[in-house]
Amino acid sequence: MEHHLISEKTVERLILYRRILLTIDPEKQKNIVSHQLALLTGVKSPQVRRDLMVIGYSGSPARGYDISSLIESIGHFIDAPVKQGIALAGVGNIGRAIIDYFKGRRPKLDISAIFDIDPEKINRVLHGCRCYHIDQMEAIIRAGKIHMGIITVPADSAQSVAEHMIRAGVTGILNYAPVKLVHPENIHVENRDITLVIEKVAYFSRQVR
Amino acid sequence: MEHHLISEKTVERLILYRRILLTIDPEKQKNIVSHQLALLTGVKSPQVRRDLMVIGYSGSPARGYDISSLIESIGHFIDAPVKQGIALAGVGNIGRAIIDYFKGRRPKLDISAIFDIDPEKINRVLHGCRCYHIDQMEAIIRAGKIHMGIITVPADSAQSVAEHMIRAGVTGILNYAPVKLVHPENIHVENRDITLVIEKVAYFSRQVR
DNA sequence: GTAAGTTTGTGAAACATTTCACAATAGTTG
DNA sequence: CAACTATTGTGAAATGTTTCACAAACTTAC
Repeated sequence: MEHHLISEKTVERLILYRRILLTIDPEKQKNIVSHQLALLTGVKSPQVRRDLMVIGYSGSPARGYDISSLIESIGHFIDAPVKQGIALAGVGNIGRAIIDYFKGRRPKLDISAIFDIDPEKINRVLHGCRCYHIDQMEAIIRAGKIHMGIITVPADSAQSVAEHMIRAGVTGILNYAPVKLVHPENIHVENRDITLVIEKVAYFSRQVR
Repeated sequence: MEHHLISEKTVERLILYRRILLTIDPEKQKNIVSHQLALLTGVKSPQVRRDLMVIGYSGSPARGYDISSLIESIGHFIDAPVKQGIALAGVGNIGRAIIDYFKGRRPKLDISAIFDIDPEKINRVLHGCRCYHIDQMEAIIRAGKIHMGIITVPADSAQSVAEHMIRAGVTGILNYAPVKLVHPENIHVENRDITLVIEKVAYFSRQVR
């Protein structure tokens, strides 16, 4: 399998498709047609068919897609072959919320190391994760062969944390700090600035009326 | 001003431009050229110029844009004319994190009412917001002329909460619950599923190497 | 006051993504 | 087993977004 030119949007939708498919009771329904999956996920049906085409999954005319094998095919494409560790830096409100929320949701992904600078937190187990001082981060990420990091530290330390992560081998960063991280272009950075998205929705809530 | 056809991406970038501009010390620097703003925000300079063109802001050749008037112009475009209230439903980890994080960040936006079903929380002031029972939500949203809602309740109640919000007059929803909300198409819904974005970044962290 | 050096604003090109529309195909019915 | 129905897979069209490239315009320096 030599995929590479798959767009971010397609990846997002594939993840969404799987999430919806997993909520369907396999006793009750074995197959699904593109139109129904489209309805459940809020996309158009040709889009669904195209996305599945991209991962080389084929359905059957007049019967649609086999749910369980489709889930498996998406997993083949999206999931790590072995369990993948994630490092999280910044055990404040947002960090804690993410740790708590994510714990156990995806079998192949695990927030396996968390970091902070608060002596109160260090060496304690918080929400099921042992918290280390951020000075140890590079070593621990390297030792754990971790390739993804989540940044939930304050804005002024985000860049430095990102640089440490990247130096230690991280290639994908999910950034909640309200700063534009500068980084090599082969590093995937996803920004989830909360203030920004609130402003955006506030704007559009006034446009529609 | 009769803008309407302005894309989501452009709105996001305008908000980003403003945030970056606000971090510049007005004593030190009065003007900025598209190239520099582009560098600070991680977009290309023609994109910056196009975005500013969309809101009808003009710079000066050879000197670029006047920072303070640009901030003001973006504000004209993006901000509510008067302070806009926001309702938040679901005072769990994520809800609390958002309330705490957002408090006081934007002068024209305020999380003015929060809702839950836990008797422990109701009628108490949490993070500076009075918490009400979700049964009162519709009345309070209506009375407060609130048009934006944030949903941080568990997946199984998200749809029902959304419907109540919409019935009460909400036209923009920021949804953190891992479900596709069904809604009239004139309602702006922004999904911020945490599990989904973690899976996405994990995927791309493995593609780049 | 004019020539040189930047930068803006924007039409047009390039690129990306979505949607259409329909041939091919599998299932179902009488 | 043939006719009918419904669905997939996918070229091609449509739409949306970004980038190029350059004329027009302002500033500065001499």
